[in-house]
Amino acid sequence: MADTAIQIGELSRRTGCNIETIRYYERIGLMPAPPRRGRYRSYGAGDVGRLGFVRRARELGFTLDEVRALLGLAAGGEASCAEVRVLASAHLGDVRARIADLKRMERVLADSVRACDAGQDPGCPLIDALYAEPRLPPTGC
Amino acid sequence: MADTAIQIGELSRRTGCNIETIRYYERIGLMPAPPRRGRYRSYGAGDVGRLGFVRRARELGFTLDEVRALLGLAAGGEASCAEVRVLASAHLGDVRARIADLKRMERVLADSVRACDAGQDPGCPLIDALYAEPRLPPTGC
DNA sequence: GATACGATCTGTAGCGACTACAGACTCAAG
DNA sequence: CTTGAGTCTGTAGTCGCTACAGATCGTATC
Repeated sequence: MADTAIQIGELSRRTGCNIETIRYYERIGLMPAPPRRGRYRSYGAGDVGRLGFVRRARELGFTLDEVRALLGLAAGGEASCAEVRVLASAHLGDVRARIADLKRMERVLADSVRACDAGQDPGCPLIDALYAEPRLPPTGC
Repeated sequence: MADTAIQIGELSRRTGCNIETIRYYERIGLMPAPPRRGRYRSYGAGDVGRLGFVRRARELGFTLDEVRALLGLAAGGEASCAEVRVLASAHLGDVRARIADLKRMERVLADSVRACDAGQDPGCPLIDALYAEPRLPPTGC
């Protein structure tokens, strides 16, 4: 309601989003090009909301394309909740897959570090593990 | 041993590493520039081993700089096992931090999708969550 | 010999999501 | 009038590849 026109620095402070990133979002069309006061970009409350939305979606790991889609659906009202659900649960699948990947890495790394600490191997356990063939045993033709 | 000279395609097949990626590793100095038979790169058993090492290290999430360091240490014998341990446990810390990040995302996403399925909200729970301020309550000056 | 095919060659540009400059300008305070 | 902070545009860098275009090579077949 009030004339809450702010500059890019203030928008950055309020959203925690880097100034360069804000301009980048404008360049790629994720944020609208705001009106100018002189040469300076002039933002309003709506921009603070939108950018906050983007930032929080990014924190949940959505790609910028997904964020773009979410922004579109957010404008669409209740009807789009089902579509949001589809997007979110697909992304949830991605996140879970990445967690599974990382846990596999974690296990191998933790094992190697533990073997290192035990210090019974002749060589370095991690280096040896990295040099070992994953499938073929060392013997055989 | 035998004259196991192979071309880049065969190296790619044996290591599961893309041809373009092999050339990229050469360009950035991660793999040595091999001798040529005519104009074609000619690799030996050592290259298969080294590239396999790189690939497995990458699968454990090490950055290329870390892989470079590991390769250096691998050549250094037993003395460097302690340094390998330092590298590996630092990286393990990174991996665990990333897992923690992703788990936080997972929780929020799963909650939102569940709230979506419950379908009691007037709006879309995920969209609402993304628009909500994380710290400030909606009331107050 | 011609010719077709597959593999390889070099060099460059693209991806995603920023980040980091350089060098110019605007605006308010001292 | 000068200084300093803020902002502007435009471009290039990051990481780890990946994807071309267009040339060349070696071998097999007709």
